[in-house]
Amino acid sequence: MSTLKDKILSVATDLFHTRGINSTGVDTVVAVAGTTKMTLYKYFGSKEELILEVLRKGNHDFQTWLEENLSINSKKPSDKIQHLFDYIEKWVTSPEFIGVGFIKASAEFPNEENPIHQLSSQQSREFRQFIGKLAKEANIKDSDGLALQLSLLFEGAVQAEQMKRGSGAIKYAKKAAKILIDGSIKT
Amino acid sequence: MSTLKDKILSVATDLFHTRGINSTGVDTVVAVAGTTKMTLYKYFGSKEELILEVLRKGNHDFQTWLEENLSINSKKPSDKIQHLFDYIEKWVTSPEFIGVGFIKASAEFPNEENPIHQLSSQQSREFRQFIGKLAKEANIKDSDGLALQLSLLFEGAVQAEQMKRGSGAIKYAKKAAKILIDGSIKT
DNA sequence: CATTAAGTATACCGTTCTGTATACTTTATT
DNA sequence: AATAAAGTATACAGAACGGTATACTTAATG
Repeated sequence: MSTLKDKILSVATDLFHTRGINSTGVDTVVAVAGTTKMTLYKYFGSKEELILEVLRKGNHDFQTWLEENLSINSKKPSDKIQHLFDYIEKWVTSPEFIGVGFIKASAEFPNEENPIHQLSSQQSREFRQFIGKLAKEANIKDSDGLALQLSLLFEGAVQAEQMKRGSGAIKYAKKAAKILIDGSIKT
Repeated sequence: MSTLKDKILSVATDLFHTRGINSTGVDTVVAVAGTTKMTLYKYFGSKEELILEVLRKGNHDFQTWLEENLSINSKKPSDKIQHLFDYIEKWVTSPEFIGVGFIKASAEFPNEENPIHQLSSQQSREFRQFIGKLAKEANIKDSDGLALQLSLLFEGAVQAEQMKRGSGAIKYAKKAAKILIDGSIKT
């Protein structure tokens, strides 16, 4: 089991978030990871492939963590969507939080034909659909509309947190989410 | 009146938004603007200075446009905050819309010590304060809290629109804003 | 012991990047 | 006509970039 590939992946994740993707060269990645470019290009054919892998892993890790927590601590379907922002807050305010990959990547690669942009866009869409599924299971009327609104609050709060750590934006996003959810539930 | 400086500024604004800031070289800027690097560096001492000017002008233009429209068409103070998202929608859905500078710039320059990041962060804060002023004049209790929530919807919607044009996110952001505003007004 | 795979070390290629130096042209002003 | 300002054209320096080639070392496996 190659732990070196994982090391490169985690170092790249950190550097991309703290310095920016385009501003981080592969030389820097291998230097911090304590390896060489030859090894990096053995595991990842190109820098673009490395970026895509970082996005895939980051998104998968978050989704897995979120769904596990929701399944464990929420019995009824309507509880899940009510507790959604509790876990989002927990995640955003944790010390390890460094941002959301697809939000930053889509800003650095605005061209809609770019594979990195396309993956970012897809991940954003999938997250919105996940919220939509929660809303539907909770018998909410316009579940897609509410999902979109909640995703806007989520992305806005993450954006605010990326701009200034400890902004407290997520706390107010949570309050807004509760108002929107409660307003959608009544018949 | 040097129209050439303005030309460089508007070309840079367009390219930075459509191709990304770090991905756009000064050679590309001067080529599209139909001038030379010597001229660019005469007006803007460095690429960083050019980026800062692009951010300043973009923010100033939007703020001016927004405040003018709000002043003209809204008599009562409480009308202004109610109509805020009408103008935001008008602006976001206009064909000339290419994104919000400070959102993209803060993603490309995540380091909080970076001057570009600092200006972005400041502009975001100022916009939130502007909404807060509108809310306060409309006699809303937790005006700062509402302002933060509305700014999250704004940034989230812009983010969504940047990721996929014509997403319709702003329509639902507007609905959510109305709910949050109306909920804050009572009492 | 021989082979194979994984990783290292290092040098290098071609390109692109920001920024500058130098010399020439145009235009308006006095 | 002389001068100064604004802009052009072009070449180049120096660094950083993504990516590759070659040769060496280490460790596990048969």
